[in-house]
Amino acid sequence: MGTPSTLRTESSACCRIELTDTVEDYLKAIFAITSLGEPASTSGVAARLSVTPPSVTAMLHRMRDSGLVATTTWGHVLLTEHGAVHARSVVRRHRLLETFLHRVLGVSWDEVHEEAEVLEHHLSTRLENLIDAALGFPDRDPHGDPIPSVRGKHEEHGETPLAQSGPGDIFLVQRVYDTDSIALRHLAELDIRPGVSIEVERRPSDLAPMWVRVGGERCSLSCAVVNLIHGRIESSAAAS
Amino acid sequence: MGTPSTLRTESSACCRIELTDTVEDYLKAIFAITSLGEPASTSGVAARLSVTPPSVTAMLHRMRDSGLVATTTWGHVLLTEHGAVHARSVVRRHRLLETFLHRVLGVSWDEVHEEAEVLEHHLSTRLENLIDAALGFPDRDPHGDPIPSVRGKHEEHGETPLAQSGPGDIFLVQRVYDTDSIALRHLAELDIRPGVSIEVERRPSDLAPMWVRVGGERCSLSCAVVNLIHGRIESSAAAS
DNA sequence: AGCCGACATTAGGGCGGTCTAAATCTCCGG
DNA sequence: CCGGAGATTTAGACCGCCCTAATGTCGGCT
Repeated sequence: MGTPSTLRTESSACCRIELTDTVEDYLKAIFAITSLGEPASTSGVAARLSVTPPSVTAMLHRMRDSGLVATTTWGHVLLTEHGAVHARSVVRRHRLLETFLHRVLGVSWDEVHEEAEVLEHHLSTRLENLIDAALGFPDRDPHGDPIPSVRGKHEEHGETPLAQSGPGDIFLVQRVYDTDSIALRHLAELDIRPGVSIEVERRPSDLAPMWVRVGGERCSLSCAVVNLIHGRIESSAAAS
Repeated sequence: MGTPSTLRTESSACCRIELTDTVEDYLKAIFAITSLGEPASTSGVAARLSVTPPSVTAMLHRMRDSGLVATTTWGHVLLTEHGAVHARSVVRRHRLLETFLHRVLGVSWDEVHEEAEVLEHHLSTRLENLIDAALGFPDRDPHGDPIPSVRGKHEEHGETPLAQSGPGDIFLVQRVYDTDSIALRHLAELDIRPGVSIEVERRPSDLAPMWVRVGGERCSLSCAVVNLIHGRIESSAAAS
């Protein structure tokens, strides 16, 4: 911490700010929020990082001064290209680590995230590349999240949510958001993970859960869980 | 970093101080210095950590207040049992990581140290155990340094230095201190590593290097390099 | 015995990051 | 058009860790 890891080779040396763990966390948070299109608000970043808004304001100031972030409307920011490059780098390290820990050490699906969360800040470029190669240059992590390539374009959200499918649809799971560890453990027990197909029986409503069939088993999915699941509708039964 | 990694399970909860990365570094430094018998001096710790003596004084104060360290003579400290437990834990994580990175990822001998140096502070107990098991519970790292067990006694220095051997001796290398990355790379090229035997031709003097044979090749070793090599004299030729 | 050099400590300041409390700004609805 | 709710920012403080400069303390040497 104090000393920033000198093992990472940063191409652009033009920034005054240290790329501390904290800055990387802010970068990642803003990346996640803005990847849905909207600029990030102070309070949004604060909530995601569990800090108070004044802390965010102060940090955003420094990040703006060093060109990582640009303010748009009042209290809202977007990543600059420079900031986005670094943000993608953090996300790449995070997802490579998740894949590595899962495949090599057998860390379970729902535990992998919190481990990667702390290691991502301390992975040297050397280890990053070694891990990438050892895994055969994967393009998705265990949750199906796309792993940004070291250089080049990156598409964060391409899948359609499970909630958009209707009864009779065959839905191919491609991605399960790892924001909720408990839900993830639940889904692991149900064998719902990227690559499996599920058959929709009933859409979720405000009152009732969604019902699906997966691997012959019939099960219900709470709304919170359904929203984590994204993928592609393989065959649609609904003609309406 | 700010937030200390909550993933590590600390048995003794009786300490007021946070076990930050920095504290772990101090612990490790004091452990290394005092493992040779002598208490650690302020300036000694300062030199090892590349920090100024006043910083060490301040930190030692806090560490003493939280029972990690006890002051003996003027400006000298020893680890308490409590502190030693934590120190061994850090060393254990460091050496497990070195072994893991070397064996699994193929990180070279001389590079493994600096990688472990930063990761050691962020390895959860869960990953520590997983790595330990994946490696088959090793008891030495790639340099031959003993890996402290999770509980139980630990002997840090048992080997005799190469410098103590005389002409004609067959010396079994058991350990090569990893304090000097350049020397380590040099030794790797010479195929001198734990497990290999070398034959001593001439002792080092103030002026001349040591001469040894290893794998049929005859080579010279500078004094700085010789001091890193420790092991056991297999057969002694010197009757004097 | 006394002095001097080496070492340790105090004093005081800085930076990164966090917080609370108070002030300010924006935007929307009446 | 103005006021109030809600979000943002400023103000001020704290902690961890580092630094430099000045001061204290020890032991050895003359």
